[in-house]
Amino acid sequence: MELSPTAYVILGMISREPRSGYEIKSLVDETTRFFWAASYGQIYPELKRLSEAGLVEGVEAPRGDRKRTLHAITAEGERELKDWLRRAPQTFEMREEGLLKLFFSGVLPPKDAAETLGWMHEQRAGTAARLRELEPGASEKRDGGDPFPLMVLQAGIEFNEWFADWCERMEARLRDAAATEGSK
Amino acid sequence: MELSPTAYVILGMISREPRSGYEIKSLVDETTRFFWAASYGQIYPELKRLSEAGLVEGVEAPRGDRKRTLHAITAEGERELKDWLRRAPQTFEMREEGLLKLFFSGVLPPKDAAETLGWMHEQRAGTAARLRELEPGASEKRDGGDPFPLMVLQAGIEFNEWFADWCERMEARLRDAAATEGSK
DNA sequence: ACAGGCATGTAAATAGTTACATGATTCG
DNA sequence: CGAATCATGTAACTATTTACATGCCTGT
Repeated sequence: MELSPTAYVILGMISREPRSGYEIKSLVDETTRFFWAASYGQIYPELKRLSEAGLVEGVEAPRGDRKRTLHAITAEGERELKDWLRRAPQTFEMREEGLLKLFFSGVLPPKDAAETLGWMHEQRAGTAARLRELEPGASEKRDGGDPFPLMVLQAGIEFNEWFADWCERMEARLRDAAATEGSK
Repeated sequence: MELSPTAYVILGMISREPRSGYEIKSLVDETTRFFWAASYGQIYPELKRLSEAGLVEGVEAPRGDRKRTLHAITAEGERELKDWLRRAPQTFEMREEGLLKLFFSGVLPPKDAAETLGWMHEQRAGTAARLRELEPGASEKRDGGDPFPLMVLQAGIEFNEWFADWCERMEARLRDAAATEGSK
């Protein structure tokens, strides 16, 4: 069966323990957000569909008077998840407004391109720093258990550090070019 | 003014010379595709909107009997493009199904995760190779002219090479873990 | 008492892909 | 002559974001 990508995110997130929609959203924001996001507007309707398809089962688990539904994966849901995991990945997309601006920067003075690179650098260095703070938590959980969330987190850190570094190198290149130009 | 992201891709693509919708699409596919894509379903309607807004002007330029409209940027369109270029980039998104699968790979035997990494590696190495083939063309155009398309292409190459390398290192890590496990 | 987090959901808008329809021109 | 490429567009669908509405619970 071919489900929507968000469906698999949900199945994955509840594969170890049942969770509420709210919890799924928080987890996504803490973990897969940087390479696969999901909003409430996707999660709740998708949970309903998965429930109707029998891949997920709702369990009422109120906290006090507040209603709360934990969503558990069914045997069939687990089969779907595993089937998907074993198929080759299809989607590799990136939308990077910074690179797009840089691409067209020839229509402006080089100084403006340098500023774009500065913004990109700041953004990527900041993201890398924030992800690095999550590393100790992910390392703990890994021990004896699942090594993959940590592995993926490290990919995120490395990627953002590589990108920040690339921006710095390109800024330097623009500075050098400007200096050469100036000394002619 | 706040235009759709695709609008800026179009304005950028026609900023140096007028182009047909078909040409814009081909250019996008050859250049910005890996960090900002666009389909006909976006390009033609957007051209109409930009035309109505006075940022783009259509010029009839038939080839033989075949109708053809070249779209030229207007003075106002150029102002919009430059304004946008000078604002800080907002959008940084990635959708990487491979990393998503890897993230959930704890529910399967490690061998399956290694296979996912293998696919990811193949895909990224292939993309890097294809981009590297475009480098000579981009280098030529740069001389005396616009250095930014080449710069961005090199970012694409470096990124895909970094990613391919990361996949290899993680595959090795899984192999080592399996060996340690086996020798206990 | 109030802020912040927990919890569920929907409506509207925007974005984007895919598939289709149509037809001319060019190159081998 | 047939295939590939040039060229324009639309319809239907899928995906996704944003904003809103509602209200309980916990800690200060």
